[in-house]
Amino acid sequence: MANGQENSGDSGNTPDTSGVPVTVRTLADLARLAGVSTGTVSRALAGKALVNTETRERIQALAREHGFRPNQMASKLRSKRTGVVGIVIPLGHEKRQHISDPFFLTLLGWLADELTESGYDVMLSRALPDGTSDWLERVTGSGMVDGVLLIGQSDQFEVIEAVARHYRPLVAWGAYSEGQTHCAVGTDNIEGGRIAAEHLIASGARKLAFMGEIKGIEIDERWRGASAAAAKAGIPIVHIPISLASEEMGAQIAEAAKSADFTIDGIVAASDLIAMNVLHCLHEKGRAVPGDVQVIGFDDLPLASLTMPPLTTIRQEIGSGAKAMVERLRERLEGAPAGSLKMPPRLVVRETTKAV
Amino acid sequence: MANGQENSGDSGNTPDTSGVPVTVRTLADLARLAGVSTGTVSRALAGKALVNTETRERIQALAREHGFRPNQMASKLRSKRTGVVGIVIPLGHEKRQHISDPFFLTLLGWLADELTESGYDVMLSRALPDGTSDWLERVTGSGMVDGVLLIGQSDQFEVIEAVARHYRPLVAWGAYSEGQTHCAVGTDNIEGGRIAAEHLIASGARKLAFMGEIKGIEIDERWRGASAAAAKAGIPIVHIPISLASEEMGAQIAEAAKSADFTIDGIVAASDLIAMNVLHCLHEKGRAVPGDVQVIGFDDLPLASLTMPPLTTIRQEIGSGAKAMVERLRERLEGAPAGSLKMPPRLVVRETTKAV
DNA sequence: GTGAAAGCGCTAACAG
DNA sequence: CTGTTAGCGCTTTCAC
Repeated sequence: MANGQENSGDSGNTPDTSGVPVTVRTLADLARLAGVSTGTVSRALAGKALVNTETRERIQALAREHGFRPNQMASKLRSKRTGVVGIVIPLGHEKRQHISDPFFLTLLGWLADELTESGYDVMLSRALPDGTSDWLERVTGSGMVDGVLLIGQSDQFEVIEAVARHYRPLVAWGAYSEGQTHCAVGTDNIEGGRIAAEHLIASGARKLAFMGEIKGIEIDERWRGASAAAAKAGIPIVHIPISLASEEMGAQIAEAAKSADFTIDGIVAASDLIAMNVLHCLHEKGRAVPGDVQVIGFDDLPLASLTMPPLTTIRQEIGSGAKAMVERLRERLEGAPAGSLKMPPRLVVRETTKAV
Repeated sequence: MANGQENSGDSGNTPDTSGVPVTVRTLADLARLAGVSTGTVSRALAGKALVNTETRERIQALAREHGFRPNQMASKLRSKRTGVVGIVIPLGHEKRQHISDPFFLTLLGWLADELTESGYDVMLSRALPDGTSDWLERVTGSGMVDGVLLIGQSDQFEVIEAVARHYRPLVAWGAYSEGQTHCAVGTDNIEGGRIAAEHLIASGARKLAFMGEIKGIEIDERWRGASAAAAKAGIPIVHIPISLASEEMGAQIAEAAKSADFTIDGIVAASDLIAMNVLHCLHEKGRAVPGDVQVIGFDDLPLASLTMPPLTTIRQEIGSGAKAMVERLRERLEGAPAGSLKMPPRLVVRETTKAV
């Protein structure tokens, strides 16, 4: 083209250093350049077979040459398919409203990988539940995502249920109970709590403590499993609703032990993170692990094997959990009624508990 | 009305509680229901002042009642402002192409928080650099995001430079060197490496090792800082390009020590994660820390204070780093030429190094 | 095979 | 203050 600048509509502003001065920003621009219609360009770029091979290649070459990329917003709007999955982290009962839980972060990593692999983009939302279901519906109803993955249920079980009643492509990480509407993938936490307590008892613990905040369903289930096991064995167990501000943890342990009027010799931590803090406190107080006190965690994060001593814990399969969540979401996106999944927890014995 | 799905009864006056199932999915639906035009509805929902207060409230009530939310795709397309920031994690030189690095995950958490606070949505992309700049331009050129935040530069410095040349709203976490085009926020890694090695030397170490893969710029800088400090003190230092597969780490340490023909008594780990692995290996081999070998990490993740012994490390300010990145991105979105930021590292002495 | 035309659902002038 | 009128940039019939 001899004169260059004319460009009906909206050509941009940056003169291109590679020679050709037209900025190609739309299908129409490219169509004009190729001497075809926008329809053809659209088809060519989409790799549709109905386009003459030669034309298609010419157009694709032209697009590459000008670094042209179709506007996704327009494309998604028109085709009514976003190719985006929303991942939302409900920060419900969390005291400090900040994404920091290493388990959730790890799950997020796996989910993002899994979704990318499946060709989806990921839209991340941190949600501060506010008493309404708005935090969730803001994303399900935005038209921005094809489906939603929830990292945890926090204390928002009812809200999630309500939304799931009319919004199918929704899968949550977390607890599943009989009759629940929403699709959940998670570990059998009651069983996990039970196994943890039983292991402690089997290896000699006689006075247990469960450490962790039980406002979230999952942790509460772990507590129930652990206390049931303790009750069955006739062993006392006390619940310590620990805050993650680790400075206070030592005091909390001490006080709990005092108020319960006995010395704890076995601790079920609600997560590996809590367990690590416990280990740290115990060390500071000069209590030997597992000699004086045995400790068991929950999650089996990669870090669990690096603590000193290496942490005995209840393993959750994060990787396969993420895979299962994405699989179910995809089925639901295709209209299938994918159900929930409760995965078995697994005891991983390391060195914070005594050999039996 | 010829068609449509209006139900029997109620087409008029009382805002119904009777559960009329008219699905209101578009502005037009709502407009019809409210007896106004789509324009007015749009303005009312946007809270624009130019609408009669009474009308606005009526419309908003109606919207709430029907759970209506404007389609974001359409809105964003029309207004040419997405309100979305892309966060991309380049998985360049990483052996296992999976988002798992706890430092990056932590930074991601902070960034997501910061952006949410600023009213932005977050689009997360994992990118596997492929020799071209496609991995980055796919997101900068998608029309899906207003700007992009990069979590690390991996070994893609040149690619990022090239894109930054014509795409302004881009901020990366990582290294900054004189004359660099792209905006980077990060720690002074050379200085950090230097401080780490100096601290080890000051507290008595005489034979150093630096552990970590140096294909990424940041780690390479840490290595350069450490080795410069060692050279200046006349202390030998060997580089061990460690893989994170922790099983091999013990062997790697041993072999490096052997091939260097001396026994290492001071280790600069390229990250806290590596340091934790090192601590673990050392313990298995029965070497005392800091008695036989001193260790210093890098990052000061929350976990660093929980290791046994608690880890001496070089602190990076992740929280303020995230804040700085978002601030700069915002300035750039407004056309300001926000520059890079190199933050000072800080030595945090705990118990894996000897008291001086 | 390709062009023309009709919107996806919304916002933003521009009138009134 | 509110209705009308154009599109945002793309996909997708429907003809030719």
